[in-house]
Amino acid sequence: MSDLLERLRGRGWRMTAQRRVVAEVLDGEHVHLTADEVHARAAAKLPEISRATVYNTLGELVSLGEVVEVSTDKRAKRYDPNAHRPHHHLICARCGSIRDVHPTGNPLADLPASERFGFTVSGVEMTYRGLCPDCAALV
Amino acid sequence: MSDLLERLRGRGWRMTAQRRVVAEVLDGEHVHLTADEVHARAAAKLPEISRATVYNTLGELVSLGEVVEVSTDKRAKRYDPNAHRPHHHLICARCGSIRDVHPTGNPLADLPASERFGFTVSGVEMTYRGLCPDCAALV
DNA sequence: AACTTGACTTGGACTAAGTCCAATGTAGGA
DNA sequence: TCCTACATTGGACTTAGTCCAAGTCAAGTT
Ligand SMILES: [Mn+2]
Ligand SMILES: [Mn+2]
Ligand SMILES: [Zn+2]
Ligand SMILES: [Zn+2]
Repeated sequence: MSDLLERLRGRGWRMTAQRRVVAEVLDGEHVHLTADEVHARAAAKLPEISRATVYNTLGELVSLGEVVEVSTDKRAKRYDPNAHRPHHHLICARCGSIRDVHPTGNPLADLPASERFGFTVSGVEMTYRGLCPDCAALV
Repeated sequence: MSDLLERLRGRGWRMTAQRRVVAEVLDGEHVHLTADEVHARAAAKLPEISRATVYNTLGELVSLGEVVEVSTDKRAKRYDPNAHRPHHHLICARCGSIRDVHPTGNPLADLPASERFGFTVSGVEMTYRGLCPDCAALV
């Protein structure tokens, strides 16, 4: 069972059928669903769940730090439950499939002071682009 | 005068008043305007220019490789005329201001084969996050 | 300079993604 | 069991962007 649900209960989150199915849908590795996909999968288990509730719940999970929003392409945001381990993404330019990746090195150290323009730099996101094995085979 | 216009003319781009003002608006360093901002600035010079033409023109400039789309936050795409020199971005989390940055190092080399999942990796985008000097001073 | 024509522009309708809200329902404590 | 603060809902609304048929015009030809 998802330990996401355990953590949420421990934080005093009021448990409802809707929140439970959303949390269940967001379980697993390499999961990067759009809000609409989350809604479709949640509705398969709880047909009357509304779009508004899915958006509300995703927003709360993001505020709680349990889920991170990923803006991979220019379309819908994706919701990533793998927030407990920081990581970056590798995206297929053709089919859009996404993998979690963990590059070596420290990219923050690669930004010299002369390139910081006085900013206080706190983080960096890396998005690798390429073709997945299936899509590369089609070419 | 913008050498963007020179390059476009050299490529046989039919020159119209609309395309000229869009190209003029997109001149400069650290420029990352939304389509609406481009439209507003273009309309200041050519009041009758339509939103559709701004979108069409931006799309063509992107296809030609003269402008790159940047999806910094989850809101509107931004259009970056600094395409001739590859670079990454540093974004203020509070006010959204964006600077072009050139980190040292080779991030592609930092993704080991075991983290490539069989993908053919062709590029990487890095987005640094932080607070600009003005916003940091407010805290 | 006028002609021609395919490329460009336009306004408005349309779509996708997301937000907002007043009315209704309910989880969980008393 | 009762209460009520919090959660859910449907639908209206907003923002960003796409699409299209009809009108316009840049630039090559005569
Ligand atoms: Mn991820
Ligand atoms: Mn830039
Ligand atoms: Zn693919
Ligand atoms: Zn700022």
